Amino acid sequence: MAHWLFKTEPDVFSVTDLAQRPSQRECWDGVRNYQARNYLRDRVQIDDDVFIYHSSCSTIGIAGLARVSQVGVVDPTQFDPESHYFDPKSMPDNPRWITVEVEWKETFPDILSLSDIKQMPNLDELPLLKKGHRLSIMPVGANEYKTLLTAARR
DNA sequence: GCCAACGTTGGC
DNA sequence: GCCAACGTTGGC
Repeated sequence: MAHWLFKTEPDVFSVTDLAQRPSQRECWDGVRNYQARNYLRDRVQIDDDVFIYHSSCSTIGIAGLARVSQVGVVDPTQFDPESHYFDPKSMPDNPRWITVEVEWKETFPDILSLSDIKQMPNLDELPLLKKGHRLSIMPVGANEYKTLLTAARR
């Protein structure tokens, strides 16, 4: 089973929003980067763990945990002309943007902040900390996952 | 708001 | 395929 980190702007959609969905599930829509899409389409599997990371906000960092509840989901916003994520070049018979659905598992007592993460040892492999890395969907290694989860639950 | 570090677009 | 111009991300 693999582990992931998904970024979201909490002003738009937060881990609290996910927990408050009726089924505590939500389609992870709006990803419009091909490398991130390829992860979502080809690599992310059901029951994988997902750190929910809050970006572009007052407290930046890992806010919660989810699990992948469905894969191969066609992002509906690509066909919605009213949506910010509308993609006129994507054809319904060959959708360009495939994503997954996630289910809330846990909201951490405190956000594990980016500044804290940067001070933790043994996280050199975390893409999040690599210079110039902007992907909103990234893999997290098993060891890094364990380290981060332990720190987040404290 | 700034700006580095990307990714995308489109003319050639 | 090249690459300049432009757009986006995201921490600060």
